[in-house]
Amino acid sequence: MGSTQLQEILKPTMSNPNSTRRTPAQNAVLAALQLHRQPISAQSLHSVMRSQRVHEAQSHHGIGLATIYRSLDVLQKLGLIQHRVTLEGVTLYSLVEHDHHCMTCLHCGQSFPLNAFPVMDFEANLQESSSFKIYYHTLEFFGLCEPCAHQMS
Amino acid sequence: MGSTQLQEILKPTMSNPNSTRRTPAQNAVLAALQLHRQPISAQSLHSVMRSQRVHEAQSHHGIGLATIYRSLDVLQKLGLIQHRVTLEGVTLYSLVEHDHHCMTCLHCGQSFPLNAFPVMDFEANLQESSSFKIYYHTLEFFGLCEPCAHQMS
DNA sequence: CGATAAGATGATAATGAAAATCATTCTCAA
DNA sequence: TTGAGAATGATTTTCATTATCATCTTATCG
Repeated sequence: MGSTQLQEILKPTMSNPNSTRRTPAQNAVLAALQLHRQPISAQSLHSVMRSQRVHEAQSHHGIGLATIYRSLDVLQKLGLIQHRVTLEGVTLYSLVEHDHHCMTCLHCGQSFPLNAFPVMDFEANLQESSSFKIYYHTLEFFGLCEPCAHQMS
Repeated sequence: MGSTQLQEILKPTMSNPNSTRRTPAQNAVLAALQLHRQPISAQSLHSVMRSQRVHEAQSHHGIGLATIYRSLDVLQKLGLIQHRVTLEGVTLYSLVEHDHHCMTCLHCGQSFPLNAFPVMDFEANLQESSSFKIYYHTLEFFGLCEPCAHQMS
């Protein structure tokens, strides 16, 4: 393929995870995620960053929601953050943490963290036996938590 | 169980996964999922069921989209079907199949099925050591497929 | 058998998270 | 400095999912 065509396929920096330079917004989002220390939605992150002024470098007006979505996308493709989707369809982002799984109740929607679960070994195996470049994985168990199970018996 | 009072306490059938009786719509949805043999979205299932007239019992007009969503919800809470959310935010449903995992490319969004992966043993352990009633789990690896990884190097 | 109440269904409108758009601002090489 | 390309913020648009509501089914009791 020609270089021009390649340029068209390889989107500009924002869409190109290979760019080593990260934008201020991306760094701010990453910092905010580090501070928060638990999975959070883009919208919540927006509120948090606005109130905490994490993005002060960017002068007066706070960071825009769209920029947060864009930054999360880039950071995810860089392998720095991971995601999970709640039963309500909201995507939660967090720093890549290996073997950090959870159980989610199909009735009340609550998620309960799980103790370490050795998927990493398999992931390493998988990494070798396939040409897939693995950044992270999600392991989630679905069912009923005790209160909900009891409630409907 | 089945006393009048208990019936009042327990939510109506549609909301009560414990009701042994399933509605025609729920059975139709289950049958359609069996036929399709691969994860499918509610909307696609709607098209398929309308064209295939799987739901003929319900006279002239085909099954409604809302009913499909409702049925999927009930079947999921019954532990009969499982779900997974694509990167585009579309929920895919399929019959509960144990240890049926996949790798998803963060760049092109394609999902590649994985060979069996022994999570079941852990699930059994977990089931015993906790009061959580586990119906199914999802294990998904995220990263870059070979073409995408190569394309952006 | 009706009568009746409760639940299920289908069509449609409403919701809301995420993506697209676009005008403006920033970056940085020339 | 300057200008092209990239990033950003405000806003609009999209679209999967949910809520609403009138109608249709089903079950139970007289």
